[in-house]
Amino acid sequence: MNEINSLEISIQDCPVRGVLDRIGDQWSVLVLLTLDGGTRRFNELKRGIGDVSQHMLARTLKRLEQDGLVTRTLFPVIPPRVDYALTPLGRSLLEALRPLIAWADASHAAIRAARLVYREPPAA
Amino acid sequence: MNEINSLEISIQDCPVRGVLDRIGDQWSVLVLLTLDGGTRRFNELKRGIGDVSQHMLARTLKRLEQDGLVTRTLFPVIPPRVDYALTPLGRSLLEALRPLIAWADASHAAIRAARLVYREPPAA
DNA sequence: CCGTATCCCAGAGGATACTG
DNA sequence: CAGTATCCTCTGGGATACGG
Repeated sequence: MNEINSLEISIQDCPVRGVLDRIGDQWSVLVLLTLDGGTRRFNELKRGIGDVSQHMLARTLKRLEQDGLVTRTLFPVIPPRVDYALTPLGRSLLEALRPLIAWADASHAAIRAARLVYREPPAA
Repeated sequence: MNEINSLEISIQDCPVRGVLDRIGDQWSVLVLLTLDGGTRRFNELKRGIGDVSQHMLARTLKRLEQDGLVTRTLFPVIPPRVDYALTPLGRSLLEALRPLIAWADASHAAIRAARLVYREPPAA
């Protein structure tokens, strides 16, 4: 593969793409952040995140579980109770995410400003 | 807003969502990584990334430019020549991304393993 | 060479209804 | 309470063709 940049990883097949596929969606990171506060039940997550549909929350949680980032604990009681929590792997991802979160917090104003400055070609 | 976790930022309106919207797509991070090697022309980026369509590369670059993360320099010559480079803001984002990249590099095997272990309910 | 326009498909994501 | 099923829309993304 060609040496197009100074990184050690190959850009063609690098695992970054797979990981971005996971955290790139709208909800995974929010779920991880919420679970950082400790174990949460399904509806606690839903209320905590606020504007996620149960549809997407369920799908997101299932994928995170499949990827070994969160655990799902089902209590066979009625009404059912399900607890979600971070695995060590999930926690480590969250830690790797923190600089990005900090950057977002610090730079969203700059991005907003850049968009305002940007002049689009005047649409007809 | 409710205190659902230990982070300082509010999860409801936090800038993380906007930033993930940008870097969550399939190409932005790859472009930033490639530009880490220095100024690149359009087709250099295309060849460097490999399997991106010009359609998406053009769209991705435009968004990155709008957001103030890369600069676009057009040389009014024939054939046209356009140089792309990271802005300081873009470079800072890339730096904030490195822990995540490192995590991806270190953990993709663990994720793959987790998927194999995961037992789906036997489909009918 | 550097794009844009168009057409097409797959998947994200919401709304609603239903079930154990 | 904790989901699944269904239907819908919108956007990411590829392929191809065309324009400056």
